[in-house]
Amino acid sequence: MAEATIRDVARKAEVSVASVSRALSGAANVSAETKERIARAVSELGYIPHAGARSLSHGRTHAIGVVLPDLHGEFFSEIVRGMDREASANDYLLLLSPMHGGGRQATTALRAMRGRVDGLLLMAPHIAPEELRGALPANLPAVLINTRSSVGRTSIRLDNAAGMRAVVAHLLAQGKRHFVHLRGPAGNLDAQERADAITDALDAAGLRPIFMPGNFEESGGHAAIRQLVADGTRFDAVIAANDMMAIGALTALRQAGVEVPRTVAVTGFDDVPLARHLDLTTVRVRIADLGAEAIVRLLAELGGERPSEEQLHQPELVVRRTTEEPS
Amino acid sequence: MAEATIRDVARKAEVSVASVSRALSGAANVSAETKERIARAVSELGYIPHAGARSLSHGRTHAIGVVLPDLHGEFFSEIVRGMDREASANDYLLLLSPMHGGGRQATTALRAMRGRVDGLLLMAPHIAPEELRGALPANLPAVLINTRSSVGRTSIRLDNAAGMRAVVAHLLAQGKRHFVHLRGPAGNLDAQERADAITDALDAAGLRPIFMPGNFEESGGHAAIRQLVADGTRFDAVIAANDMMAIGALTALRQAGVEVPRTVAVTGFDDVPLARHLDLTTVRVRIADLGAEAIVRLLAELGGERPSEEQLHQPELVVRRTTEEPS
DNA sequence: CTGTTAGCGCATTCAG
DNA sequence: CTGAATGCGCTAACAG
Repeated sequence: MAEATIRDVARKAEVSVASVSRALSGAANVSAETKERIARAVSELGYIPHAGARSLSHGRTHAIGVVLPDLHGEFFSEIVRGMDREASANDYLLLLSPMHGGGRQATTALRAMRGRVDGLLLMAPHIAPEELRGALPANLPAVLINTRSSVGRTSIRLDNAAGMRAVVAHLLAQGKRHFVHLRGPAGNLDAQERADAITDALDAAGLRPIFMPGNFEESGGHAAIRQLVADGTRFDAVIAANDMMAIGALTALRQAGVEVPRTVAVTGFDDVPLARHLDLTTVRVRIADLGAEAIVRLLAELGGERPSEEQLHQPELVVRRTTEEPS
Repeated sequence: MAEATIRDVARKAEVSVASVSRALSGAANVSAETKERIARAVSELGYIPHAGARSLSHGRTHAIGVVLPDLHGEFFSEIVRGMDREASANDYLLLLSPMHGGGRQATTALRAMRGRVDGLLLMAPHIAPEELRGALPANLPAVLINTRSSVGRTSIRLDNAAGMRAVVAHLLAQGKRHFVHLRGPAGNLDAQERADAITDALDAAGLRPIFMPGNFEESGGHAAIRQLVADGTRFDAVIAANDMMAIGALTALRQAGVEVPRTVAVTGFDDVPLARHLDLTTVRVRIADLGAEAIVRLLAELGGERPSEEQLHQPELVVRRTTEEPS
């Protein structure tokens, strides 16, 4: 048999559907006895309201669409966890639509959300602003995360510059003067901002770093450092664009017999669990909080607030043994 | 202005809504010219079909509900990734509803899915079968993952016993004879099965392990081993119920100056990325594949197949340095 | 307090 | 090939 509908309940309780709807919506004006009869009918029929129909009529879905690019494990689960924490605390469900490709995929993913969600969370560090503007449904509140341009929407970005400034200041305080920066992949916004911040901060101290290309992966960091060592290049600090490259660098330095941090200090970015285990100095990004913040902003807009300007999420320097001798 | 509806498109193209619907549904019978006019109207209005309304009418949502308990990062992202891979390949969206609590929360989470999804993926290693049966909408196809009882639904389970049997056999082959097992949380199905399998496998060898309570967390493994060492208990192998506890155990052993694996061997379960870095012998669970398998089963049921019996997902022993000296 | 009715946006008969 | 009408399940006026 098909699932019971509100009409079945009404019939069984011998009242109108309107009364059932009211009774179930909680507080309206329904006599105690009617309420009682309805409750009994509901439980006898095992009635469960049809959320889809309710949305169509009510105009609200109580769901939030989340469109994410392919993220490596750590980041993905953390940000979704933060979003969920905040969303379910407010009785919202999360509709996930990871996009596996570039522009066209994003458009498809966004279109599929029409009529299913009240608002959108979009993370797209690699999509051009024009494409974004075209793909975003005009009437749908949306919060952008780490996106190149806010195209008039609320957006939350990681403050990469602040993080790297803290790293540079810390290393300078340790007496380091010859810097190497292991870059993230070309075209990646975070990577670009991190590199720029390092350049600026060192420039202020009258220094210039050596730049090595990288890819956010362990192997890239390892290869870069091995090459520098083989070339006999002199340096006393390695600032990697993320933790995984820093870890690769540590391995390469250890294999070369270089003392860390005395001869060469090493820093990462992200604070993945591995970083703590390896005692890597890094910049901690509270990813889950970032996700939660995005939900909070979105809910505020759903509640009627105006989209706010760009917001920066502050990371935090975590000093460990790859830059500072234990005392 | 509100979003354009199918009626706006019909008006602009000077045809009926039925024709628009047909034209958009792809292949039906529509003249080329009509199709052309509709296409133009659609793009001029920026019309996007309303998925919610379509679902209500069509009776299919093209979405799959995913109800998961609170999972630690690694596991969560991996299983969702696998599910997404398979789901989006078949044009299904994932509606996430993590449940943060026990029975009542699960019921709520499941009820919220009514009318929003075509099928359900439910992972609930800690919920009693009776509660489950009551909470699951009768007409909704569902695949259960690591659940205590299949209550007549398709279910996929991890073959914990096979994994632990492989661990025990390996350790016995290394000459180990005095076993400690760091258990998972009480009431957790996986934890129970792992403990039972160890007991059985050792029993066959005429041995009995020491059981220590645990919680699947690093701190628990650390505390347990520290206590054993403090008590002067003798043992030469630690089988942790998961990787994180094994990692805690490793730390405790190192702090106590115990040689691994010569004096004490250590094994985990899961093969989280950290395990590889720490060279931990463990049982690899291909979590993403497990999630993908669940989707495949569910899609088959949505396609009309009968629910299949219980299916076991095989994990795989990965031997590393915490049980075997490098040669 | 309660029942009737009209949509929400779309797919789908059934006639033309 | 096309249009008018009906209903998916529910909520929200509007009358009683």
